[in-house]
Order: sequence, then structure tokens, then C-alpha cells
Amino acid sequence: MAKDFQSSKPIYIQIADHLSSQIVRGEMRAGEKLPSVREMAIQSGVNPNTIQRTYSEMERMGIVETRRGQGTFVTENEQVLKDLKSRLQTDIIHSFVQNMKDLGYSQEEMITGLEQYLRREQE
Amino acid sequence: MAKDFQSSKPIYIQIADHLSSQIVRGEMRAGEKLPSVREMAIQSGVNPNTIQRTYSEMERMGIVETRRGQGTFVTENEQVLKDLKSRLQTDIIHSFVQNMKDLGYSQEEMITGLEQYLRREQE
DNA sequence: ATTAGTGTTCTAGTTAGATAGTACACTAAT
DNA sequence: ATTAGTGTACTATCTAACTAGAACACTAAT
Repeated sequence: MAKDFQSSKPIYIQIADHLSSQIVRGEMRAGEKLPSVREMAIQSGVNPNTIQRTYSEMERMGIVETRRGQGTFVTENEQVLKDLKSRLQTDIIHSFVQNMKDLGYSQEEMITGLEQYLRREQE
Repeated sequence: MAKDFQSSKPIYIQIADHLSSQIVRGEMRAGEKLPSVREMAIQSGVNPNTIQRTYSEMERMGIVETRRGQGTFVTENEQVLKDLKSRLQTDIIHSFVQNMKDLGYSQEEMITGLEQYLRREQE
């Protein structure tokens, strides 16, 4: 991962989002160890303190658990992961609907607009 | 409008987005005068300098035109407004698709997920 | 006991966004 | 000419996010 962050969102949140996606997709399993703070900092090209915040935030949300001296691990609590996926999906859809509504689109137009976009993308 | 900004995005951009939506929805017509910098600052509960940045940014994008001593006006160039609406819509859909893809959803699931959400919303 | 790898904490400094206050310049109406 | 309303410009200050560097504390393996 290089430095291609959007300036609008704090980097530590962006990294947390990215990790959350990986976990939700099943790319990282429950109980699996995340890269160490220092390792992840190098991978992401940011300061270790930034990763520290990312991990702290994710621990606060119950997504990961840290064991001092051992590392940071994806939670074994499957329910938390299930809820996380559900919440992330709802958030995305909600914000999509809200944004389209702000532009004046009807529910019908949202669906047809999406379908047309996906059809175009497949080529 | 009160102070209910998201912390993640610069306020001057959020206000620009909001105004753009109003224009695209037709709530503000081509040629119409926007509130003055000072007036808009009071309405939005922010500093005039912040609005100044909003208007500068929107002028840079060709959405508005400023006439010194007279005010800031929605551009008369209908093509610009048409392109703006199209661009905003595409951006929203694109980011929705990208986010859903990141969570591991297929194109089918995106559409059915959206439909289910809208169905629920109608109640 | 020592070492390597880990999370944790602290202080200091930088930057962008936002605020605050003031002043200047242009336009239209009086 | 004056005035009110407008955009524009400038300096100073504040804060959150981020960076930088160092130190501390715990764990497991040797």
C-alpha cells in the first residue's frame, strides 16, 4: 500500500476502514494476528503512532484484541464480526440513498442508475 | 442550517457540496444570486472566510460567477450545470459500488441490497 | 538472565482547516 | 459625493491530525 490517501479523512480512520473491509471479506480470519504496529507502519508508509491509533480505535470497537507483548488479533467473537459487516453495509447503502436523494433522484432512478452503471462497468 | 457538520470533511467543501446539490436539484436556478459571503456565513454559523473559500472553490469549478460589488451568481452556462449533475451522480454511484465491492458483495447483491433497503424505508 | 518482538506512553513539532478582526476595492442607489 | 452592500485580502491565533523520536513495559524464546 502506498500513500494514496484522501486528504479529507484522517489516515488512521482510513486504515481502520481498510482493515475492517479485509476482515469482513474474510481475507483476515477471526483470531488471526495483524501486522505489528511497526510493521504495519512501514507497510502503510505512515508513522507508528498513526497505526497505534488505528488499532486503539479498532479495539474500542471490539474488532480486534491486543495482547501486550504478543500482538494485535482479530476478535474471536463471530457475532461482533457479523454485526460489523451488517453495519458497514447499511451505512454504505444509507449514505448512497441520502446522496442520491440530495441530487433529486427518486428511488426508481437510484436503482436504474445503479443498474446502468454496473452494465457499463462489465465491458 | 445549524452546525451539524461531519468532522471528517472540511466545512467549506461540505457547504459547496450542499449548494451544488441545491443547484442540481433546480432549487437554485441559473443566474440566481447566492447569499452574500457575510449573509451565508451567518446562515451557516461559520466564519465569512470559510464561505469565501467555498465560493472561490465553486468559481474555480465554473459553477458560480462572482461580480465584484454585486454578488455571486449561479452560472448561466447550462452545459456546466448538466455536466455537474452527471458528474455528481456518477461519483456517488462509483463510490457506492467501490465500497460494496470492498466488503465483498457481488453486483447482484448490491442491487438486491439496495432494493431491500428502499423497501424497508418506505414504511 | 538475556534478547527480540511486541504494545504503550510521552514530548515536541508540523500542517491544514477554521476562526477572528480588520481593511481595502468595486458597484449601484441615493 | 455619500452610503450600503458586495467581493477580496491580509495577519494572527487556535485546534486536530499527523509526524518524529525516544523511552518504557510486557511476553516468549533462548
